[in-house]
Amino acid sequence: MAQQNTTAYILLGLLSHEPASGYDLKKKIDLMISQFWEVGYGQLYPTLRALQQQGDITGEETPSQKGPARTVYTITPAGRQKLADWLALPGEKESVRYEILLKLFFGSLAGTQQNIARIAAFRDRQTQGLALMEAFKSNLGRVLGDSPDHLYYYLTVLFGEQIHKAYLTWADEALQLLAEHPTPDGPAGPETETR
Amino acid sequence: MAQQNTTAYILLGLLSHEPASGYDLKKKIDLMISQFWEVGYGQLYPTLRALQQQGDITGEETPSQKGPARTVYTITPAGRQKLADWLALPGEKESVRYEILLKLFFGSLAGTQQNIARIAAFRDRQTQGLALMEAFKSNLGRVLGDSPDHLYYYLTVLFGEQIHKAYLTWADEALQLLAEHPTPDGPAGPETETR
DNA sequence: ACTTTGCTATATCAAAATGATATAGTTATG
DNA sequence: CATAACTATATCATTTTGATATAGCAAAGT
Repeated sequence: MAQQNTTAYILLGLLSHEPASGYDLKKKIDLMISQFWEVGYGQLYPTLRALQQQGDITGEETPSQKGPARTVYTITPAGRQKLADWLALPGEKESVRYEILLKLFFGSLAGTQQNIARIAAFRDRQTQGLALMEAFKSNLGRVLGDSPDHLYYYLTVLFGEQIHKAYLTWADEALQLLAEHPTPDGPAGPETETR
Repeated sequence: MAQQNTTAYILLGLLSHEPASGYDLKKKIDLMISQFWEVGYGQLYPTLRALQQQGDITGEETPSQKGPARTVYTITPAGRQKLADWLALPGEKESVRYEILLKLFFGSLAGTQQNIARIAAFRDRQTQGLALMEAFKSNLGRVLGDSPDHLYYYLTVLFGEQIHKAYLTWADEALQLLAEHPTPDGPAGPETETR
């Protein structure tokens, strides 16, 4: 009945490197992890509190240097053990949610032009995403030898690179197919399509 | 403050083709849609009730032919309008959650062998996934001309095909990298604290 | 000098999604 | 004739999402 709370392990993992505040953790997640697992404040702060109650992390309030008080969290040996246990478990799950495919699935209700525009917009979005991945890759590639961590970060970036390439390959393929197979069309309105 | 309830549009979309029971809808979703958007019973039945209350669908209880009573839902004109409005909206969101990348991100805590095993297992899983996609593709390819719908179903299958190919490309790339760059390692032993 | 914007930092909350489990009748399978 | 599998619906705690509220402080604009 109980669930995973994967967020907890992300926080433990990041805190295993160095102590950090909730705000710090959120920034790190947004920068490096959000590509394959997003965490919002609404999940982050409650999870920090739960981890503290369970004795996996300790929090120390430090007087603010800039802005309001910050609580810096440190992982405990118990927290490290919990993290190691999770890492040792096999059987990861991947789950995806693509709203665009949902709309395309019901695409015959919309009309070819709308679907083409949708896919073109997707392609543009993912082109930017790929550029970001390539930038990460090039930056990380230069420091691969510095730390064992970098190799593993690199692997996740390579994943993002392949996925984004697949997005673009698909988008081109899909656009071509729609161009070749124009459906009768006529979404809803009395629009007389100039064809 | 209110959110999307994308599930509602999936149900409206499926019901726009033909009336169906909750159980029917779940089966259809599992077969064709779950590849890019999963829906559980815990989401499905409450959403059906909400849609009925809002007048977007009507439910008719029919005496059971096999098993317990089934309620067959039919979409209303209001429901069709709501579906059309949603389809006309631009700006879809894609979100992914890859637990394996999370574990790899903290991979230096685990040790090379464990990570290699993880990726190999992932590759095996996705090899099966790709085979499924190819089967769908070949089946759908034969009936592409039958209905405009099939073309759009086909597009979603092509997406799955590209994604799964990307998974395999990445897995091979990652396994090679880990073989080339063996990290010092020390999977389970009492961590040699260097601090 | 004052206002607005922007950043640090934490927090809350309704709505949505997850995942597991419960129930119960019906139809195949061994 | 038991039991396994399928049809059908339902519940619920936990987790996740996404938006918004709050304040203090610093820098930029007017």
